[in-house]
Amino acid sequence: MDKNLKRMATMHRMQTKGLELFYKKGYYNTSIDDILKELDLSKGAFYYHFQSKEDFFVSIVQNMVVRKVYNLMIEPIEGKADPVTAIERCFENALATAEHNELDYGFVLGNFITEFNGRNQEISKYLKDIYKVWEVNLVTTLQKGKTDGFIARHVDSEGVASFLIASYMGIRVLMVEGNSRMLGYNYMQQIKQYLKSIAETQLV
Amino acid sequence: MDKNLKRMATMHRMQTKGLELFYKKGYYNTSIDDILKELDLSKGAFYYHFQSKEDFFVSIVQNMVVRKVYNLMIEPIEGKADPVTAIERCFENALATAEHNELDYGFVLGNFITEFNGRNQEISKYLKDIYKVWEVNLVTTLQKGKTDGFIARHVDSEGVASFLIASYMGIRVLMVEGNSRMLGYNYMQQIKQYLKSIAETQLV
DNA sequence: TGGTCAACCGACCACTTAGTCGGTTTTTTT
DNA sequence: AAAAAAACCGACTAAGTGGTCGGTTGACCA
Repeated sequence: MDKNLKRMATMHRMQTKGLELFYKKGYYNTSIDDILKELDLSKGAFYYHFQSKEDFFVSIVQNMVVRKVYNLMIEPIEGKADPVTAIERCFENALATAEHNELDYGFVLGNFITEFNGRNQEISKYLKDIYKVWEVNLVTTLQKGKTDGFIARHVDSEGVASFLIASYMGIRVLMVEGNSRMLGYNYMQQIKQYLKSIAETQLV
Repeated sequence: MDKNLKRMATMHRMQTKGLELFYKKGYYNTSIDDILKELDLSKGAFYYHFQSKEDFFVSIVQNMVVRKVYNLMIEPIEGKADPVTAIERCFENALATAEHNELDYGFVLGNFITEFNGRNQEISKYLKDIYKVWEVNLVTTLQKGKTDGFIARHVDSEGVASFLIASYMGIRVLMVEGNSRMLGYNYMQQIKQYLKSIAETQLV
């Protein structure tokens, strides 16, 4: 326990800086040395803790990226009674976080999925798994929303879930370096309208 | 005119192969040599025609990427009387093309925007410009749709336009290597539902 | 005090990268 | 056919790249 403290601390420092730079510059465009330089650590330290650059990245995905997505996108919705309100609030909050971050490079998970799509099957799998967890959670919440009378019966929960995720990923791409404030606001208006159309009360 | 024929032919061969590989593997993960190897051309030939890798990529964006987006996403909608039907058909066709392409790496424009976001301002600008042309065209068509009685007056055309683009970009990311058939189908169902909600006939 | 070992160092290796340049081939012009 | 211009070749450079490895440090224990 106590013994592993230093080990964990260093690994965590590397992972944090690694995620920062991979997110900022992309995986293939970020070298191990880039990361180590900013931490005043050496190659030896890196390869003492991680087997390879890929192994390092996987560890980041499985620890930090998972947590980020979970905290920001899944937890705020999971099991909530009224899915419509929960999703609205969650997305609104997520976009606001992105807007207020002056250095925004897009949605972490979305960026990585794009970068590895068709280029690295193994890493793609880990990333897609996170997406799937998110999707399943959304579907479950939406289904529960049906039985609780918040969502119309005819709604295809899986369709709605992937549509929501896709639209969010897309808007986060466009929000970088644009007038993200306006884009985010407009996006939320449309999402609200869309969500209305799947809500129980507005059944045709 | 005639003089430039060989020049144009070689440049075009390079650009075509360049776009193919940049799209497949990403810009930073594709070397000039990768491209030249497949064309049986040399470094000399490349730097005779292009100033740098970046200059080369910009020329690809301004010629081929622009045209791709225009042909597939803008032209089929531009100026059409009924925007709702036009957008539906256009997106359906675009997704079908993606599905039937066994080697799909996502939406070309979306991938590049993601890769260069926050990494290369100049290139980002050229990519964003294409997005803007697309957006403006959508807005114009939607506005015309209002006066022609296809779109409800209260609709925010700009919001709808960026929402449509964002959702399309997002779903194209998810469709890679997944069960893209199902995803695409589900996506279209949701888009149709959403479009219904902005159509004139269904005004609340 | 001396030994042990996890944690870390940094020179080094084989390889790839974008870009250069003197020279050769091919095509066009005269 | 000769000269001129355009197109192309490929060895080379300098700066990285991921990864290795023999060696050092310093905390901890006996």
